[in-house]
Amino acid sequence: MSEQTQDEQQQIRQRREKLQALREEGIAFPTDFRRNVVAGELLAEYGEKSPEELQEQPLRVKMAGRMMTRRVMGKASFCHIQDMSGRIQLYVTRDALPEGFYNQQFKKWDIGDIVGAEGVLFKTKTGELTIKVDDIRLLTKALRPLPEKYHGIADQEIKYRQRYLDLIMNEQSRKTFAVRSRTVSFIRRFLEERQFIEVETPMMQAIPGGATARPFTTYHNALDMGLYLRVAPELYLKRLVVGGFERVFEINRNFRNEGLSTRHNPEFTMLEFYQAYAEYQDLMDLTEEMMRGLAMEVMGSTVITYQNEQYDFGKPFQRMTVYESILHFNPELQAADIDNRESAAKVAEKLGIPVKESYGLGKIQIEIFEKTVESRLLDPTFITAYPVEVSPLARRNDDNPDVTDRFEFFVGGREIANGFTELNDAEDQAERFRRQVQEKDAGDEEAMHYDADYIVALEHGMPPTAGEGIGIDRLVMLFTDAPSIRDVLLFPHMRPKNQ
RNA sequence: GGGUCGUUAGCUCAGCCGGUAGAGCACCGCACUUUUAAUGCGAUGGUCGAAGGUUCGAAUCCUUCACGACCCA
Repeated sequence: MSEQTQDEQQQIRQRREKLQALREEGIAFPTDFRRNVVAGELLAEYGEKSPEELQEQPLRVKMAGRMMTRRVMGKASFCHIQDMSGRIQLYVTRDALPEGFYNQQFKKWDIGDIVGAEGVLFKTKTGELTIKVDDIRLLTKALRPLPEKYHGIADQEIKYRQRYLDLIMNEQSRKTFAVRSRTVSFIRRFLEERQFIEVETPMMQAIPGGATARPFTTYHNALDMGLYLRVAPELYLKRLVVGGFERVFEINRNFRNEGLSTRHNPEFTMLEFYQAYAEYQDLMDLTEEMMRGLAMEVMGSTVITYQNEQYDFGKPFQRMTVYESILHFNPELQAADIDNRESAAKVAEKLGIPVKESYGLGKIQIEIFEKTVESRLLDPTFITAYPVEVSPLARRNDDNPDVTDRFEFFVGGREIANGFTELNDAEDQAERFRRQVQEKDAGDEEAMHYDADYIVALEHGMPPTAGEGIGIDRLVMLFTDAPSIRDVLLFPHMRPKNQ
């Protein structure tokens, strides 16, 4: 960014000279301008009015925004200014402004400058709602030119690295982040209406827990100790359930030390919520209701389109177990093929999955599931009965001790949510942690630590509870038809530019 | 980590078989009081992502690197 071509320097230099002139006149960065309306309101309220109606009841307005286009035709000009709600056209004429202002000030302004204007609404002969300006001021001089007006930003990198340019230039991008805001806001309201309270738990943790993932590490100088950035808030939220907060949620960032991809950013936003005196089936029902309400709220319909495929959140969501789904999507397999470790390992190897010595039947089944089923779960679907082996925090099923009372929720072949009846048996939990530590010792960097403090909490008694996590970024991708997670993160993590 | 494609003016892009850099828009100047990518005329603007190599000669061919996009693991 520090390096500039001569031409850019020339354009910037010209603008700096104009700014210098403004400084000398003492009008460089005024702050006293107040608007009384935004573009979107005017367009909504007066966009359909006839020219005569506007003429009969002239409306004076004060607006401010960034000058996005400009067409100078001698003694009259048109320009569009853009504010957070939209764009409106200004009609600026020499004779409506103080003597000399049009030529000596207005015509020297540039696209990208922030202006404040006052005038009367009218319609041009092409029918566009426009402000006939009789007072206009430059509020902020822009020193750098905007991207090309017609093509906009084609370079993805600039979109992500200089998001403000993307937001200035790209309506679609502004909409995406508005949808994101409405999504989070809806979820918050949805949970609050159901007596959940929002909490914040530590981002920096001495023992990272709640998910199998590689954590980031950092260091606390005063305490002289290493800390981890959290991979999940789960264990803290459940401590709160022990404490009597029977319905809690947190919407906040998690950090996982993994690669970058169209589906992964090292920091991402998760909703986690916990409800005492509930089981995982209750949360599946709640999730259906939430997804349906959310689709109506942000899309105005239960049918959404993602990457040219339609998904209907209106119909009851499908439900099947991991085991059933493997057989369903692999019709050539018999139950016996995935019933025991030996034959399941053969199936996995045939699929090109490297089977490690340490893998039990459950882990092998999940590998087969991820390889052959996940991407084909297009319509909203709950998959249930995850093996204990891959579910260290979930309650064991009463009828089948090899699986847990857990579900994941898929749409468009992507995992959106993960929930389960919580393991509130402190002794079983301690055993599961020990198993994770063994795997960590065997070289699995994603395996969990033994969290003795959490075990003590459970030993005080946690009511029967169900909990769930929903990936906000992936959810927003779905609702904004975004192919990459970077499209729904204002400032996605990017490799630093080599300079 | 592997593969494919990309990186040329502020922006969007051309540039063939290797012969020394182009367009549109933006910017600058002139004209223009209802335009919509305004229009007309004129001018300015380049270390062709970086570093090596081949060659009389490289934006173009080769190698390595950086960054990005997509696909795969």
